Amino acid sequence: MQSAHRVENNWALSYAIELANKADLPVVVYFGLTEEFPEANYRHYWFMLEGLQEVYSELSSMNIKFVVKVGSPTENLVALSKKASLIIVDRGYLKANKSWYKIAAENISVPLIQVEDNVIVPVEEASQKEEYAAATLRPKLLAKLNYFLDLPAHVTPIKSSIYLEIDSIDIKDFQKTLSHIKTDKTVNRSRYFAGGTSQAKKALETFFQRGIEEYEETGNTPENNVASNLSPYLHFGQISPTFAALKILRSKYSEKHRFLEQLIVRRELSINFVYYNVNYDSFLGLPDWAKKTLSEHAQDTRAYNYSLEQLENGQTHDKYWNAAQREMVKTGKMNGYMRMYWGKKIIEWTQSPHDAFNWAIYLNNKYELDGRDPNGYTGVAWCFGKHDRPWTKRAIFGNVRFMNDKGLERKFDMTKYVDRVNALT
DNA sequence: ATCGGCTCGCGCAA
DNA sequence: TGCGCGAAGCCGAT
Repeated sequence: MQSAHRVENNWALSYAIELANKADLPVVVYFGLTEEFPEANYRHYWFMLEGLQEVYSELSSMNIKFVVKVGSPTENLVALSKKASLIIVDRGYLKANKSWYKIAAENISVPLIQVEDNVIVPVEEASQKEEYAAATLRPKLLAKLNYFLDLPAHVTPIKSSIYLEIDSIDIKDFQKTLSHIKTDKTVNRSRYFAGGTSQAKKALETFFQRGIEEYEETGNTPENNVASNLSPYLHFGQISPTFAALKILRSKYSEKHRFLEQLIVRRELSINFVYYNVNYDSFLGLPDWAKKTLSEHAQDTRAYNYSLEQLENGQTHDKYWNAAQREMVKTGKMNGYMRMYWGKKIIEWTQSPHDAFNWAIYLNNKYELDGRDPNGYTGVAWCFGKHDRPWTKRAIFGNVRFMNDKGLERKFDMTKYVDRVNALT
């Protein structure tokens, strides 16, 4: 259980239990708590461990042993596999995830099955290539949606594994666990979002009861803040995207397109991007027209040239940008619309578009609870032209879409947004 | 307040 | 080969 940290609606786990029951063998769930995950810090670990603690409780109640080891996820898995008759793994799409599963597959001698359950339509089923835009992926996803919108039946193991003697760290005491992990502790945990499947479901319920009608009407505006807040949970696999999609599809609400577009089309487009484009985390992954036009304007004079430190501290002349940065640093989650504006301004205020790209990724990955996620890489890349079309040529941006504060003021009550962010503690 | 133009590439139709 | 169209826009003309 490396990428889908949940017990319910987990195809890999259900399949493992089903096969174990047929073979009259016990099931053990393993998670490798790695220090190697790029850019993971205290904030991310805390949120993740809150989720894993719930996993532990749920598994215990099903008499399933949950083995957590600090160290290389693959080395420990390979060692464990020597006592197993079959290994079932889940799936992730970033370079680090891909390499775990690849190394595992190469070193495990018992049969190994990978089950994809953090997407609705499996990435290669949806498309065999990197898609140019949402418009090209959307019909492909929609064509297979009906088939894949399905959840596993609830199954329980016949044989208990709870008393098997396998070393594991004590996941309940995760403060102690965290003290053993080499990680950046300067990024504190979020006071606004707590991890775990129960919290994810609570967020979804709150959204349905208090926000979705407004969300469907106006979108998640900076001042109203009516997001589902599912992205941190989806990032760690603490909630199944299929579960969330079915929940809304079967709900009483008549308007549901905007949310489904986000949850399914945009999210799985981002997975398509990181899966098929090895340069998803750099300027080089952008479309040719965008790289060309940004490079042509790399010498253009910038009215402001902020250092990474000034950006990180929210010390620019732009109160809306500073507010967005502060919202991210304080809560671990920036408003969705502001993420676009935020990225666009980093391009505008940074001499080199390569630096701008890297800095945006660095800040996103450091502070967002859903950082280091396909959505984060794709969101930043979008600001640089990915999955978008060219627009009127202008300084610095060339043909890449431009956004300014006038646009924010035209559309939103920005004073309200700034006030809300300033009230965050 | 509203509208057209900007500009590239995909994918369908012919 | 032609043509319509595309996540969130901007700007100048009317």
